[in-house]
Amino acid sequence: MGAMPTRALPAQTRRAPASARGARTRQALVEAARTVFERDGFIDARITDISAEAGVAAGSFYTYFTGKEDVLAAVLAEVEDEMLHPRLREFADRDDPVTVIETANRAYLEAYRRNAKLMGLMEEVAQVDERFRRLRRRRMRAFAERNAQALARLQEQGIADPALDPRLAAQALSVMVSRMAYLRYVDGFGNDSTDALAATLTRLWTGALGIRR
Amino acid sequence: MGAMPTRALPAQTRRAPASARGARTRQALVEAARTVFERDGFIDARITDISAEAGVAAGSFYTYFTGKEDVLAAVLAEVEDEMLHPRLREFADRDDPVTVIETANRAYLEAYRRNAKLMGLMEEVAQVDERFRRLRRRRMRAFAERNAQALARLQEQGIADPALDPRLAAQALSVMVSRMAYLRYVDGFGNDSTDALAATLTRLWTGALGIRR
Amino acid sequence: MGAMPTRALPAQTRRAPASARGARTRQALVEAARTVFERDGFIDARITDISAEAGVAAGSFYTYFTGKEDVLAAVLAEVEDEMLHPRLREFADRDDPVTVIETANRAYLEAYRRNAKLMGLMEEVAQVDERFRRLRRRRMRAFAERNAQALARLQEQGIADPALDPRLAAQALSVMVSRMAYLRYVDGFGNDSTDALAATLTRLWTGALGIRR
Amino acid sequence: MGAMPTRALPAQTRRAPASARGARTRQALVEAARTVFERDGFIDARITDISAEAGVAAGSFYTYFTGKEDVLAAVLAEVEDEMLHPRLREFADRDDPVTVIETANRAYLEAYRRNAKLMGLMEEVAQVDERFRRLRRRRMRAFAERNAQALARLQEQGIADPALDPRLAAQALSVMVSRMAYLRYVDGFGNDSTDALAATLTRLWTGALGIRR
DNA sequence: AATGAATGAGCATTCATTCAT
DNA sequence: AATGAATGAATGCTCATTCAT
Repeated sequence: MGAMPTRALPAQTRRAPASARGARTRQALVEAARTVFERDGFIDARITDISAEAGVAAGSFYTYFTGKEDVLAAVLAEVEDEMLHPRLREFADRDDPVTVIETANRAYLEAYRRNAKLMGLMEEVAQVDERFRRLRRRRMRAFAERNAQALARLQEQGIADPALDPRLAAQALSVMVSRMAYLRYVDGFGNDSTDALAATLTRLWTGALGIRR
Repeated sequence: MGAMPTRALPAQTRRAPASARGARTRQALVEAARTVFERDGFIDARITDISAEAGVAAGSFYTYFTGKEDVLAAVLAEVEDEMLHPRLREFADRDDPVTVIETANRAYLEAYRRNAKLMGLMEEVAQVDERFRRLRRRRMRAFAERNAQALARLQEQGIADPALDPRLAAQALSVMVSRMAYLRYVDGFGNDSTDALAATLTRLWTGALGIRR
Repeated sequence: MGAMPTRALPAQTRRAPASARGARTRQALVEAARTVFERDGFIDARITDISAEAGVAAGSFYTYFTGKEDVLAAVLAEVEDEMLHPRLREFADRDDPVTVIETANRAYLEAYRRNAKLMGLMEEVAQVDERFRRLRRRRMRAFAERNAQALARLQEQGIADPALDPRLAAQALSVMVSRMAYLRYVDGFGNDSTDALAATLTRLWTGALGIRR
Repeated sequence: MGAMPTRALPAQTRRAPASARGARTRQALVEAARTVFERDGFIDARITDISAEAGVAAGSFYTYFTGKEDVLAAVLAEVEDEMLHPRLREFADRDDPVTVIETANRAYLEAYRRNAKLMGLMEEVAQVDERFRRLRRRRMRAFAERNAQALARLQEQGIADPALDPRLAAQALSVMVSRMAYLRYVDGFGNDSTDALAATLTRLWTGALGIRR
């Protein structure tokens, strides 16, 4: 399966640093930006705070980035592999579908929890910037299509409810998991354990798909 | 069913207008605020735009409201009944659970679609203001508890999967519907018809709950 | 003859103040702007200096003007009547054309000298801002046309050289006077007296037009 | 007639390049500067644009020049012969003064037209930098003195109006031509042909000087 | 109650110039 | 000689909020 092929944001950006020193400065800025974003959120983060946190002059920021959105894109690019949607792995006929689903859901919840700050940041910025909204849509579409294929396969095998629209069903169930993760780990809603969440969500998935246990 | 029990936001607010003229001005401001919020979003809306839209002087705004959040609370209070979560009505033993669920989901999707601007506003503002985030949590909890009770009853009757945590399951399924509605009607994701959405979501609900058809 | 009909600059501007207090503040800003512009020139003038000179808060500037160009337009509007190009008054057949020309030239030189700072400002800003360049062209055209008519009349009367293109000739002679005034009073070129300048320029005009003395 | 006696600007400048490579880089910068100045004007031209246009690193600029004024001086030095004022050539008693004047005016207008960008640059920069203002004054003085001598000679010969102050008259008439050229070719005022301009200006010159045709 | 003028904090961004490699 | 990264000063403009009429 490997890493998700999400391309970089089509963000206008500066050219890559030509020297090692430049690469170091750029990196320092990306790390500082992550710190500041996680601490203050996207809207309240000031460019000067990022520069200060990175220990460079205010103007140096613009040597590498065109603005806040641009660094954010760089920050997100760095953690792209962890920014998952719940995704079923390919499974062979002999695999137990319930286990596959459970594994995917649990992995997703745990990744979300680990990167909660960043995931919240994504939601915040998607609310505010069309470019990131587009990115979110693109990612979701990619995941939904993948899961739709897995679901279609289960239907062909007579394992899943054939009456379901595989695309819509896959999307809805993905969204259920990701939104629950958001509410639990970002919004602070409820205090259920990741285990409890994973168990319930998996049971809902399998039931929803009509998979017999 | 009756009115939703969500109390008004504990927003600091000015006293109610004493005169009829004052009442009219206040009302004009609330309506203007809704117009401006729906047009520009919460963050980009400026108090002066609201005053201008209402046809009053800038300063008059503060006679009635303490700030942007305060008017927004007033706007939301006016349309409170339209701000729904998917909710199962009480149902008697003779009712068909599938029909009850389908009706609730369809009604919710349609209400969401009708009030898409406002629902998007809620999401935007929840992202930005803790007080509205709290409001959102409170509402969700109320709905989830209601639906949890309905679900528990279905379990008692042997209709729904007894292995499910009724509270978590109710929350997850509600969240699935409301997030799908947000993506479809606010974010512009996909182009599925409300019928298709309602059908798929209902099928997922019933399957997830283990209700036999 | 009366005031020149030069319309206001098509500059985007704020609405006029509604109260007497507002009118006073606006006026203070216009006067402060003139002071600052004459002292520092257009490019080096800072909005905050103008606000400070007027004794108002920085932000108040924007209650009345949209920017530096906008105040400058207001400053220039106030002194519009003094901002002349050399212009022949209407004259009857019995008037001595030489005297008419001499009077116009002298008046122009004196007005230019009096408003030298402002005239220099005009040249500076025309160099920098297309809107003012347009204004300068428009004014010049208006003056040239007027003088061209006077010249054509002299030609009809057999007083002026009939071989001259009245429009081009009028423009060239006007330009000669105004540029000499600029060099003398703004640029500091030479140290000839206004009398000497007026005498020479008039002699050149009359000779150029072929008027017999 | 020979080269114009205007010395180079007393601009502070770096030493001449020692190596052939250095000479090439310097030359590339001068040419790039001319390109950028003609394209963007003096004020809007950025040093980094000049370096980029020359294909060298930003810092290399300072190996050869101290700043923008300094390169500009180098650019102007390269085209010094083209930066003319209207100037009468020496003429013998047998020459027709009208022809001499006409030739000078036409040559000037054509040179101005050819170098309009550069002439406009000179005006722009004179508005902004005292050093170039001084240069402009010095040139004008040199030309006016030359023409004053020619005029005085015509007066001695009984050809030109003896009542004119030769210096002021020469200056005024030169200024008339050069300003008309500026307005026509830089500012875009009017659309008269160079022929028409030359004809009118010459007629005005000869009339102004009282030369019989 | 309404008016509308005044306040003033707050921050992004550019670009000439330097200087270590 | 050339490179190119780092510096950092400098200022325009918005808009929520107050308060004198």
